[in-house]
Amino acid sequence: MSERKKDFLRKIVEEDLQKGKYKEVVTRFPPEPNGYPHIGHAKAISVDFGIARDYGGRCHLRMDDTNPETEDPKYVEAIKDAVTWLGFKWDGPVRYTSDYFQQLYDYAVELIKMGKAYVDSIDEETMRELRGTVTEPGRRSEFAKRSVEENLELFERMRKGEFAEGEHVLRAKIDMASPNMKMRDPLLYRIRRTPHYRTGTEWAIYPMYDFAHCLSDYIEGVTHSFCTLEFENNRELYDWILETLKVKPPRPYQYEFARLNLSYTVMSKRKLLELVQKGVVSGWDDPRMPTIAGYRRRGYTPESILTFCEQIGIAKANSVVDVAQLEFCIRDDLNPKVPRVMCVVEPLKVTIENYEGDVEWLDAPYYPHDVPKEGSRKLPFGKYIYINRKDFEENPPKGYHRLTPDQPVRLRYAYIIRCKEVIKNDKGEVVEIIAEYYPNSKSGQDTSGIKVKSAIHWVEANHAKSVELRLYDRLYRVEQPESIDDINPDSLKVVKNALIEPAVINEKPDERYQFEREGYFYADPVDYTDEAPVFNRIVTLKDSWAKKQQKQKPSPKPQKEPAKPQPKGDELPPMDTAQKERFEGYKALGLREEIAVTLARDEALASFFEKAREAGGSVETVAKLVTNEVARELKKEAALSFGPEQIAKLAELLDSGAISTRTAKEVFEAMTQSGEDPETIVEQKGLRQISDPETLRPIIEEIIAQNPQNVAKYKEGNEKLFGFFVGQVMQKTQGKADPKIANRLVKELLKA
RNA sequence: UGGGGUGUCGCCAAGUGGUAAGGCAGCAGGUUUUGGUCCUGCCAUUCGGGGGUUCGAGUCCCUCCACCCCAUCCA
Repeated sequence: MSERKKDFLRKIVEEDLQKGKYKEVVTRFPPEPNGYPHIGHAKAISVDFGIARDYGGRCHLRMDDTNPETEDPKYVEAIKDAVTWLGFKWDGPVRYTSDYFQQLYDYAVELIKMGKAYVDSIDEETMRELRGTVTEPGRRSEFAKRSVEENLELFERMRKGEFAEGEHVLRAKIDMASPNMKMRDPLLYRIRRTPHYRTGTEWAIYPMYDFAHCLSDYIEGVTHSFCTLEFENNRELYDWILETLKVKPPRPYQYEFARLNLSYTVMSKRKLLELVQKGVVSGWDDPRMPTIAGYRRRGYTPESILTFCEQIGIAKANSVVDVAQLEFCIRDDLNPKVPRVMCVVEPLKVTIENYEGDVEWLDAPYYPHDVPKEGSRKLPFGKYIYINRKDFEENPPKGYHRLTPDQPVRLRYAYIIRCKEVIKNDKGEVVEIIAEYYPNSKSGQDTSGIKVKSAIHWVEANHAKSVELRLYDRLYRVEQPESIDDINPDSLKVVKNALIEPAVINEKPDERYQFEREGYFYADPVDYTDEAPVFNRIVTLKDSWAKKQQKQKPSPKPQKEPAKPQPKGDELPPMDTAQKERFEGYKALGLREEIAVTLARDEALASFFEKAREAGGSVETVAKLVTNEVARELKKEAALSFGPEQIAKLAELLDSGAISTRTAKEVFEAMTQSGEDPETIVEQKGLRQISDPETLRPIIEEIIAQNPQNVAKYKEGNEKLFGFFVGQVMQKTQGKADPKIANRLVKELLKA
């Protein structure tokens, strides 16, 4: 397990393991085989498989195939491929919810026998009406009154296929008025006459997600069932089913985390499907698609996607991760791994006038000085070469480091050249450069003494191979694309005749390369042939020059909207008469307004306060304890383990100066746990306040002696450190130091 | 609107009453035969807003605001 800060799911797992709730952690990745997995699934895979791996547990791969209308074996293959490609191994065989249909059916029968499920026979529309809305309760269908026997018989006949689709459904009998819509007698089974891709026509009924999922988890011995946020409402049902069936423990629990969203990307199955169907992309594995197959074909490595998933973390806030983070991960992964070669994307011919004789073969390493890998190739150099069109400028902008009529440049691994003449066509476009090279400037043995601003890449004309380049860019032009209108029209540029050095084709040292100064490229696994090589651009290199150029131009930066003024929030809804009466009473008692309001508005709080007040302690202290501490406990569902008298006693302890406010919180905490009297807790734990400066002084001196840097920083004016020192004193005294005295002393001693 | 969630830097994200982690992006310098990499430095007096409790609050209390999810016989 790495040192990385643990996410909240791992904390839960760790705690459960520690408490002995489970002997071993079992998770599952449960996709429905109705579409191609995308990078959002990669995150889920990384969570499900990663957590199991980190805690020595197992992760199952389960096809959640309860809807015969949308599922297909080709998707199960795609899912298996994706998991395997990412480097994970599922425990045991691939599992299928459809394997549990019989067990699930038996559970349903059990529910019916318990009177907790019934066959409903109303039509869909009526059912919707009866369900009510989020604000209005629903009403139970008249069929809910059916006897257990009738339900059993009907359900059996449903299974046998004696009814048409929609004629009957099986529903749980829970609560039609539940504020959670998922609990309003949810469907458990529906009739479907479509053959299932695995069970064929064996079943005429199919379980719904909520019924099948929790039980499948249970059947498999899953301990932690991780899913995305939109299932939070379903958790209550998940628990209800397992609890109602009284399954033998241990049983699984569901936890939710936020799904992945990426900027400049769509993730929904529907929108992805639309891209494919409308031919916006070439298929599910189009390198611009956020599918695993797409990234894979683009040339992304599994490692890069996994580190990405680790980097973005696991939390519960809906968020959109910047696609730049993913791009960083692939660059970072490839940089130390892949060979550098030269490829000219937009060739511009250069004739080196003073170069005589045949082609010369130079030695060129495949890896730069900072990559500790061995390997090199022979690189032809001759009179005729090509450079990239963008590496020559007749009228260069300021800061341009490449070839110009007055600026020489180094040809990487070769010689320095100088421009002698620019040849143009009738349209005025540069078509060729006549140059001159310096024979004594050969790379590695340069004695010319010429200083150049940069080195550019090039290829020798007669040995270069023509290749096809597919330059991919973001599929969408807006950060949060909505529709197909947001497509980036330049997401793919095909360059038919780029020129590449021969070793890449002849030697094939790798399948991924860095084309120097151009980007990372991948030999397309589908279309590449020796006769017609095709490379996909995985990602560009970072380009600080281009960035600088762009900033020169007046970029119409989208103005950030000015912070919307928030209502002051100091106006509360009006109090009713009872509240008002209490409020006035409390104010008369001398309580400050804010506290009086809080107390007055909450009846439970108010009655607790009044009882405590009668039992003792100063009104003010009691009121503060009740508003700030008791309020928290009252919010919890569990009954209070302490009464008003104890709060009164706590207040007295505080009033008399026997304990500090900090200690009071600790005592209160102990009271909520044990329900003991505050005095008992104070005595048992020895929590009486230390107010004697002479007891505190040596402690503070020690702290000061132990933290010379912080003392220095404090003296330099870092006032925040003051809190640090007081904190140390409080910690060393287990919170018993009188903070006011500690403060005074710290200030005093720090000055010395 | 009833219920369930979430708000910490431009984007992610730690943080559980005691000096606001880290990554990406950005900025500035250095190294460099890739305008890449690498290195160094900078980048939240403040945690959605307002109050309160406390010696001390991103963390506790009250309250307001914003956003997401739930009314498929989908998962």
